[in-house]
Amino acid sequence: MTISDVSKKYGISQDTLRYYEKIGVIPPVNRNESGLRDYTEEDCGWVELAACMRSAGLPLDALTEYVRLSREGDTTIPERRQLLLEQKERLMIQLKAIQETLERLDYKISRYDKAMETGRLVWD
Amino acid sequence: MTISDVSKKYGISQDTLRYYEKIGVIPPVNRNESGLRDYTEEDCGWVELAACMRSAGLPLDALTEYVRLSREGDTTIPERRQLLLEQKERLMIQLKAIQETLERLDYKISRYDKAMETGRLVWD
DNA sequence: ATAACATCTGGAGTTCACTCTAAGTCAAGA
DNA sequence: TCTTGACTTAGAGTGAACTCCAGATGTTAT
Repeated sequence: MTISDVSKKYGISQDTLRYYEKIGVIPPVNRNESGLRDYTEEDCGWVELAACMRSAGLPLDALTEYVRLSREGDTTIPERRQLLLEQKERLMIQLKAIQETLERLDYKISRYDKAMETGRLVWD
Repeated sequence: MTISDVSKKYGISQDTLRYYEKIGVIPPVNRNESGLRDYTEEDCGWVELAACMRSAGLPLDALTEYVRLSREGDTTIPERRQLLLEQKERLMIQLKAIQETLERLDYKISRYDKAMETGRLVWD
């Protein structure tokens, strides 16, 4: 797969794909005879993982570290597990913040719905 | 309340409080005779709102716009309602991304738990 | 009165995550 | 063969959200 294909498939710009590879968010991508990137299934798997994790807001350095450890072999399994646990913790906190804010937005919106009828908003 | 008190109460640095006021994320704060900020209950309410919305990841310009509209009076009620609806949409999308990523992390962690026993990880 | 500390402003600096640019290489079609 | 278009690199630029700094002013304790 060319970089253009992968870019379209995962909705990540070509610049960003090259950037992710450069800083190690994904491992080095397979190249064809003339040095152009030719993404294997495995390369795509890493891109897909990065896309998923980034969509949830995981920082690039956590992903870079995970890839670095993965490439070091089975001895880093405990470290990788720990890294995933820490990121899970962070996401659970973020999830809670979003849920609370959504409840608050719903409440405010319901008051705005009422205000749309009366033309005035009480104790904002 | 002094800026130091508000900073501690909401876990926002003094620099950030001044920055939020400068760019309009919160309305101008009450001052004492010598020009120092003296946050009223209402000022604190705006700080608390900003803290909540920022914790969920709302962008500063959305908050600034909301404050600007609020200060313009009841004629902006429909616009403010629309702004809140848009931000709610964004948060629901983000919520979904986080939930999906959490499920994926749980799955990966469970495989790492198994790998901790055997010392090796199968199809990562 | 003086020292020590808090707050003020304007503006510069930092971090993160891209995003763009320039200059070069390569492959395919007219 | 020439041109067009996709790809390459290194490195500069951008936008968001802070964060820090310098120099001035204000407040509190001894």
